[in-house]
Amino acid sequence: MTEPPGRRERKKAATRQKIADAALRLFLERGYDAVGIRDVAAEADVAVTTLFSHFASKEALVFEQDADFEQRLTRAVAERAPDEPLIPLLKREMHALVRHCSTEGAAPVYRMIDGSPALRQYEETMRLRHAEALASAIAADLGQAAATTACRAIARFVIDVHALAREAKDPQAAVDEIFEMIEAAWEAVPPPPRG
Amino acid sequence: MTEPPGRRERKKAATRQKIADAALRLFLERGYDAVGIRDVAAEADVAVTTLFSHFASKEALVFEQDADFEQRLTRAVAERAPDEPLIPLLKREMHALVRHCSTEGAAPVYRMIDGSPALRQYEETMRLRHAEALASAIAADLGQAAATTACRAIARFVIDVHALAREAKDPQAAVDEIFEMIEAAWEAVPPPPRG
DNA sequence: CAACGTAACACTAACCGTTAGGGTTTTGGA
DNA sequence: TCCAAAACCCTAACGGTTAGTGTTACGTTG
Repeated sequence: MTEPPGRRERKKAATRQKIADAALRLFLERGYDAVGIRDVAAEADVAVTTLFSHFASKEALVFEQDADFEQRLTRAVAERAPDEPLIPLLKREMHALVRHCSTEGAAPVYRMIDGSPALRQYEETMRLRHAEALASAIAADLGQAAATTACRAIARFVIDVHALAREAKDPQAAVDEIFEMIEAAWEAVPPPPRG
Repeated sequence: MTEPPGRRERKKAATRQKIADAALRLFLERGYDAVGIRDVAAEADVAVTTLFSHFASKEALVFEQDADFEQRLTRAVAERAPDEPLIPLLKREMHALVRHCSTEGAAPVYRMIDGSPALRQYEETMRLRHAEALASAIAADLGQAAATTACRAIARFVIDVHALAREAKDPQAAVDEIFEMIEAAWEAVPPPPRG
């Protein structure tokens, strides 16, 4: 008793996890393209419609946790201390993100993603959404009502770092290198960026 | 002149054009989602399999001409005069590209694209390919064997301009603004960018 | 110029992701 | 206790895409 989440929500979360686990297992075992939605549903012992009530698409099964990891960026901006400069903060978060991708058991997953055009496409679309969210967060941080072109540009550049760094020989060094460029770009914004 | 290709190739090109025309007509008439591949094939009076031998996907029908317009960027870099600075050249090409999208009868098409998630996603993926090609062209232009991280970053930033400018109130001004940032980023690249 | 190889196209039938429609069980609360 | 909603199941279909198998028209070569 006294469980903040009720039994219903726990069961729902369990079902979702069961599906995600089954999917990842099958994908890594036989390859993403060789596994059908019906296979995943059968392995998780749920109906296909149930699967799609938890995940919006086949690709979403792969990016289960990754999604909220990139939300860290926008949250970090929203909650930043007033004396913390914006760009170094973003750089620090991006370092953490890239490190998370390189280490852990994440390697096979990213090899799978790189091997499937559908997954690459989905990943990029997801990043676009994150870039928009980040642009709004930056704009709000600067006291702007809506994201200006400069904000949106910087947000895109920052999000691009993830993809660029992942494909570099030394990802961490790549993050530093690209942020040198971003810092310069940010300081070149015509209207004063630090109002 | 310009008729070295035999009858067979002309017929093939005609078929391709017939399909593209039929598709665009139906899409603008009834909306992209409301028109099926089978409708397009019927309207063009070809088999569905024939349609897919000319176009890789339903989305590709929409971006028929747009694809090679962005190729202009890489070609401009490859053929640039030795005294022409790189970034202003890219800026000029980007201006032309954005102008082309704003004017002409392109407005309804872009409204259609903005209205369909599938088309937006396809467009972004197409841009990624262009960014890779542009990165290679820039690297070659600098005498590098393969595209470095800085080259790939600049290429992405440049390609991003298209999407950012299209959604700005004043697209041409947005191009100028973002290129201010890109110029600064380019000059901040650690190893000397201009040999 | 006659015959052959092949490129372009057609037809059918299916695969696969995704959704609609309609029903059953489980859960939380009145 | 009983109800409304949530979560789930099943079936059937839709729409993009592809495989398999022919058929026709072109270009080439003996």
